[in-house]
Order: sequence, then C-alpha cells, then structure tokens
Amino acid sequence: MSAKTAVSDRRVVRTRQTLRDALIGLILEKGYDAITVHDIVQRANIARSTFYAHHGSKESVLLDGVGALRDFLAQAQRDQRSAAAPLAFIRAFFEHADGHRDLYRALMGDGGGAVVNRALRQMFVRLIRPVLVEAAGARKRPIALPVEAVTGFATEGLMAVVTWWLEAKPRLPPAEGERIYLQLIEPALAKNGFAPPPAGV
Amino acid sequence: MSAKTAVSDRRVVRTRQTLRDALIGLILEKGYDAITVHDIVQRANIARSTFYAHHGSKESVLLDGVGALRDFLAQAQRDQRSAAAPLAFIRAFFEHADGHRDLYRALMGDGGGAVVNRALRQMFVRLIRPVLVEAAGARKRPIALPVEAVTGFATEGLMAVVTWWLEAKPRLPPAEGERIYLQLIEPALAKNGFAPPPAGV
Amino acid sequence: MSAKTAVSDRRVVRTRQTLRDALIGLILEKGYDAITVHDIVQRANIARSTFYAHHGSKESVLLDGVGALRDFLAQAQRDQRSAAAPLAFIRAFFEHADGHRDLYRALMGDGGGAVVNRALRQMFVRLIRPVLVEAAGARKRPIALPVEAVTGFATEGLMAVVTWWLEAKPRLPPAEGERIYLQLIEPALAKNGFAPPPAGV
Amino acid sequence: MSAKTAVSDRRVVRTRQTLRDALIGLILEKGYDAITVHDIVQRANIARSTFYAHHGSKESVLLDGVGALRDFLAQAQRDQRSAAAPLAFIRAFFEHADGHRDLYRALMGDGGGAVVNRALRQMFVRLIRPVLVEAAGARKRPIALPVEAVTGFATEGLMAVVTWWLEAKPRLPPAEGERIYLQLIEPALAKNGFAPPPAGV
DNA sequence: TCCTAAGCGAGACGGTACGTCTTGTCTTCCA
DNA sequence: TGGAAGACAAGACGTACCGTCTCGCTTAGGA
Repeated sequence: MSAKTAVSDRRVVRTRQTLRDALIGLILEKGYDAITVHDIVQRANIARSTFYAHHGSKESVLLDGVGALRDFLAQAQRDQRSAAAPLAFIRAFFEHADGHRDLYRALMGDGGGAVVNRALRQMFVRLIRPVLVEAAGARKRPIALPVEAVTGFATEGLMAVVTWWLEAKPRLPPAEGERIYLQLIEPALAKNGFAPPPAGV
Repeated sequence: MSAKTAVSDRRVVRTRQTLRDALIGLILEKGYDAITVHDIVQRANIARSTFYAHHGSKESVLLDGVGALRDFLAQAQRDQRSAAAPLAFIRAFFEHADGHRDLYRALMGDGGGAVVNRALRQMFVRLIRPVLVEAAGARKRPIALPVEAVTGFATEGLMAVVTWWLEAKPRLPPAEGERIYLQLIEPALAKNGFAPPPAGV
Repeated sequence: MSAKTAVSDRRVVRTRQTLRDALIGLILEKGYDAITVHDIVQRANIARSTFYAHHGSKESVLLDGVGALRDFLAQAQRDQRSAAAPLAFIRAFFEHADGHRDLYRALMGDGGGAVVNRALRQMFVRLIRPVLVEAAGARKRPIALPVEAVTGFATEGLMAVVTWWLEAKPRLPPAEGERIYLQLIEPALAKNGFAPPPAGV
Repeated sequence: MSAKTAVSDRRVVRTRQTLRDALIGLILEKGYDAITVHDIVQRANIARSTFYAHHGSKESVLLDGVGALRDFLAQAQRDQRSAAAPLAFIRAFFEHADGHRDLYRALMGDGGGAVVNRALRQMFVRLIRPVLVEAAGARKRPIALPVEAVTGFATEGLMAVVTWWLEAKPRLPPAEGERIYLQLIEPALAKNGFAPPPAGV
C-alpha cells in the first residue's frame, strides 16, 4: 500500500512478466513437460530462489496467463452474447487463438502438459455451463440429459475442434473454426432441449 | 516356440502380470503421476533391474493393458456392428468399464496421467474414424465438415461422457451411458452427413 | 576472489573436509575398495548429489589428500636436502607417517586400493628421479644402468620398506625406517654410479 | 575318481582352458579391471551359469594360471640354483616373460589389476625369502636388518625392474633384465650380510 | 542299445551401486 | 530489504554387473 510497496510491486510485476515470457518461449521450443525450473530461471535471467519466491511450481506461472485469458473471454461473453449466439465467446476465442497460433499449438497439443489442458477445460466449462443451465431452465418439459454430461461433451468437443483447427493445413480463418464447432454442437444441443430458445425446435 | 521358450514365457508372463497388477493397485491408491518405478517394484516384489528388463518405463506397463482393451473392443466392433448400430463398440466399452469401475475411474480422471488419456483417445479414434469415413463415402453430395475434425469431436465427446458416467451418483447402468452419448453424437453426425444411412435418428 | 566467493568457499571447504574425513574413517574400517559412494555420503551426512558436485568419484576425494602430502614432501626435500642426504624427504615422510600410522596402514597395505598405491608411487618417483639424474650426470664415465629402471627399483623398494615398517611389531621409530631403507638402497646406488658423490657409504 | 568322472574331467578341463584363454585375450585387449564376467562367457561361448560352476569370480580364473607359473619357477629354482646363483629362478622368469611379453605387459602394468599384482608378489616372496633366510643363517654375526623388510625390498625391486624391462625400447633380452636386477639387488644384500656366502665380502 | 547322471546353454531374477537429473530450501552477500 | 548466486538435501531415474536360480538339451559312460 505504501509508496515503497508500490515500487516493489512494479518490480514484482516485471519479474513475473519475465518469467511468463520465458516459459512461453520454452514451451514453443521443447514442450511444456520437458521444461525444468532451471530452464526457466536461466532463460529469464533470474535466480532460482527468486522463482520460488513468486511461484510454487511452473504450473503456477502458466496459470497466471490462463487467468488473463479467462477474464478476456468472460468479458467477450458478457458483451456479445445474444439469443442467436449464446456461445459468443467461442468466436472471441478463435480470434485470440488466431493471433497466437504458435502458443496455442504448444499449449493444446500433446506438448502442452496435462495441467494446461485441465486449466483450459475448466475455463470452458465455466463459460459453457451457465448457457446450458439457462437453456434447460427455459424449457417447459424436463430435459432428458444431465446438464453436467452435456457440459462435458460440449467442452471436450470444443477442445477437439480447436486442436484440429490449429493444425489444419491450409490455415483456416477463425470463423471457419467457429462454424465447424457450432455446426456439430448445435444439433446435439437442439435435439436434446438445450437449444437457444427462439431459434426453433 | 520350443519348450524352453515356453518355460521362460511362463515366468515372463507371470512377472508381467504381477507388474500390471501392482501398477493398477497403485493408480487406485495415489494416481498415476505420483507413482515411481520404485513404488511399482516394491509392490510387485520384483527387482528394479527386472522391471527394466521388461519395460522401458511405467508407461509401457500400462500400454500392455490398453492394448488388450483395444483388441477386445475391435473384436466387439467387428462382431456386433450393424447399420442401425454403427458404433457398436461403445456398448461393449461401457459394459467393460462397468465391470472395472475403480480402474477406469483411476485411468480416465485426472489421476490417470496424460499418457493413459492419450492412449485411450488414440484407441477410440481408430474405432470411430472408419465408421465416419464410410458414412461420408456413402453420401452423394460432398460433406461440409472435415472427417478429422468430426472424429476428434466424437472421440473427445465420448471421453467426456464416459468420465462423467463413471462418477455419476447414483451409479448408472452401461446402457444409460451409451444412450446419453449416442443421443448427443447422433444428431451432430446426422445433420452433417455422417448419419447411419437413413435408418437411424 | 570476491567476498561472495569467499563465503561459498568456506562452505565448500567444510563440505570437502567432511568428505575426506568420512572417507579416511571408512578406509580404516573396511578398506578402500569396499567403500561405496553411498557409504561416504551417509557417513558425511551430505546428499549424494552434493558429493558429485564436488568429485567425480571416490578416487578424487583421496587424491585431494595425496596432493597435500606431495607438496609437503617436496618442500621438505627443498629445505633439507644436502650432499650427505640427497634423499632428505624420506626422513620427512617417515616422520609424517609416524604421526598418522593408522591412515598410512590403511592406504599402503592391500586395503588401500590400486589408485592410492599408484598415486603414492608416482609421488615418490617425482622426488627420486631428479636426484638420480643429477647423480648420474655428475659422473665422468657413463653409467651402466638406465635411470628409469633404477628409479623404479628405488621407488618400489621404498614402498616395500614403508609397508613393512608400518606393520612392524614392536613399533619402530621413523629414524629406524629411514635407516633400513637407506642401508638397502645406498649400496645399490653407489655400486652403480648413482652414489652421493664420495662422501657417503 | 571313476571312469565317468575322468570323462567329465576332460570336458571340464576343456571348459576351464577356454575360460583362461578368453580371459587372457580380454586382458590384452582392455585390461583386467575393465573385464566383466559377461565379457568372459561371451568370448568363451559358455553359459554364465557354467562360469560360476567353475569359478567364484574372475580372479579365480586368473589364479589358475599364476599357480602354474609358480610351479614352473619353483622347479627352475630347485634345478638351477647354485652358490654362485642363489636366485636362479630370476633368469627362468625373464625367459618365460620374454616368450609371453604381451601377456606380462598386460598383467604387470597398471592394466593388470591389484589381484594379479598381489599374486605375483606373493609368488616372488615365496621364492626369495628362503634364500635370504638361509644366507642370514649362515652368518656368524647377527644381521642388522629384518629379513622380512629385505624380502619385501627385493620383491618389489624385482617387480619394478621387470615392469620396466617389459616396456623398454628397444626390446632387451632376458639376460639384460636379469643383469640389471642382480646388479642392483646384490650390493644391497651383500652390504647387509645376505651375500651368497662364498662370493666374498 | 538304451538309460541316466553330468556338463552345459539359455536366460530370468533379486540385488547393489553407479552417475545424472530435478526439485525446493537455505544461507550469504550485494545494490 | 528484496533479489542474485548457488550450495545443499532429498530422492527418482535408467544402466551395469553381480551371483543365484531354474529349466531342458546333449552326451558319454555303464546297464
């Protein structure tokens, strides 16, 4: 709170940023799992002890970044969601991934480590579930499928389409990724009572 | 082939079985990632060097088992597939998982390690893709979605439903797991030209 | 050189000393060859990795000590050598060994390992050869025996006398060890033209 | 004892010979210490279990051979010893070594392992000591040096001269090796009361 | 001529030590 | 006083040998 703390904070922020950059660079080079703490601190030019002063492990460095992404997508979802596009964040996500293809390729493929995958899935779950709950709630008749199961299905399906889209040759525009996913998931939802209310069914 | 080989084989088979059992027991107790080779050989009561005489790593122990599962499902798929049930192996899989719920819970959840997940996904891909390729080939008009993307979508969706089904309370029968998955995936396939010809849905 | 290095040095020196002490204690107990790196680090209460941070093997620990002994003897030879006592270092060596009989007993007998023996022999060769070369060079007539052969003979003879002296019962004073060796080696040298000019014998 | 045993013996002898040959070949190639039991049985084309049926370790293979050498030298000493040549076996030894220079080079240098050295030294000690004891006993006045110390001195001196002689370039005849050793050791013995009685002093 | 006990090949196995690699903690100094 | 430097403890890793063992094949003598 004091001025001194503010100064420290600035240094702290810089250190953390350096760490995140180093980690991302290394992920692109050799994959998440193969990275050691030693690699990171060497690349970031900081001391081992400094690393542990900020993070308990390399996971923690990464989750910083995922947190930022989650905030960004949540904002997009709030701003752009409409009855016709209840999953608006998906477009935002593909746009963002399009701007950082290398990074996402490194994160989402098998090079990305289980932790990253888990974090991303968790992020999607939190964005998708509310939409499904709401759609189900608007129905007159009770739905036949458990919301949790459908949420998982939609989430993993999204992960799969994104992973494929990242590697597709020739490179596809974000809109194409979104289209493919929606074309797959919307029939599944619509047939089971999770359809965007006004659209029909 | 000779008698001598047979004898060695018998010992080898017993050792390998012991290793597999030990690994499964440990996965149930503390999760795949936390297991060390030391844990395994201690539990199996074999020497460290013997372990490495059979396997290059703990992954390899596990993949033995996955291989057996793959063979089993492929057989089921060959035997039971029909026009009305092109994904017959799914029922066989849920039945099998129902008989070894603890094991599958350990393998498919986050305790199962990335290697296991990858192996299972790969196994499903090999079972699902031929069905989709065939369905797409039977169409008159070209399909609008890439087979690879749809295969990934269907595979990850299956993984998600299975994972959810394993943890569902109260415990659900295998038929219920199969029903939920098919109810989700079939509309997605049918709407995009991968339908089991005209018969289904 | 910097203060920081000095600090590190202090810790390093202490660690190395601990290792040397542990090794010497173990040599006295069970002989050099039977000692494992595990024994040493356990006795010294340091981590295995720390051991390898300092030394590539247990030999290296030992050679530290031999290096110190070599310096000590070379100094004695420079200071005390005279025409009448061209091999002055021998007296210094017996004195030193008298003060650390257990250690030398462990090192020189069969418990000491080939590495130690080799190192000690090498040390003696470097002290003896210059004396013989000089003595031979002072002669008018060429000598009849190769210097290398004589050096080897004198060195191994010294090793033998020292080994015997260390085990002799009752315990003999250093001067007695020196006397026995010189009484054996000087006639051999004198008769073959390596005599300490005319003064001796 | 029975005829059957005799037959077995023939096979056993052949196996042992094969092992000895393999070991010697390997010593020449890579030095005694670097040889493993695996190397030996592979080279000899016998089974690991057969090796252990005959020998407890690779040392044991070698000591077979040293035993034969000892018998040979003891015989030579009995046959050729005279007042003028109390150490007659030395000539026999150099002759023998001259016929198998590669082998002795491998055995006596640092490549030969501590066990070999110990065995050879022990062999020489048993040949030299009786001569010195006898010479000392023939004296009127008591000798000034302990027989054990002198035996050690003479033995190690011999090892040193042989080792040097084996490596000398150009190659020296056996007689030259013997001459050098005797020229060094005889004055040492003579001056201290171990002289061959009639020769003088 | 067959029988039978040995020598032997093959190689799985339990064990022990090795040297390497990470991780996370700690101490000491410097700016 | 916070961060750099890096020593250190802990412990898993995969490799290399060791010596023991079990199992059949082969084979040379005695029945």
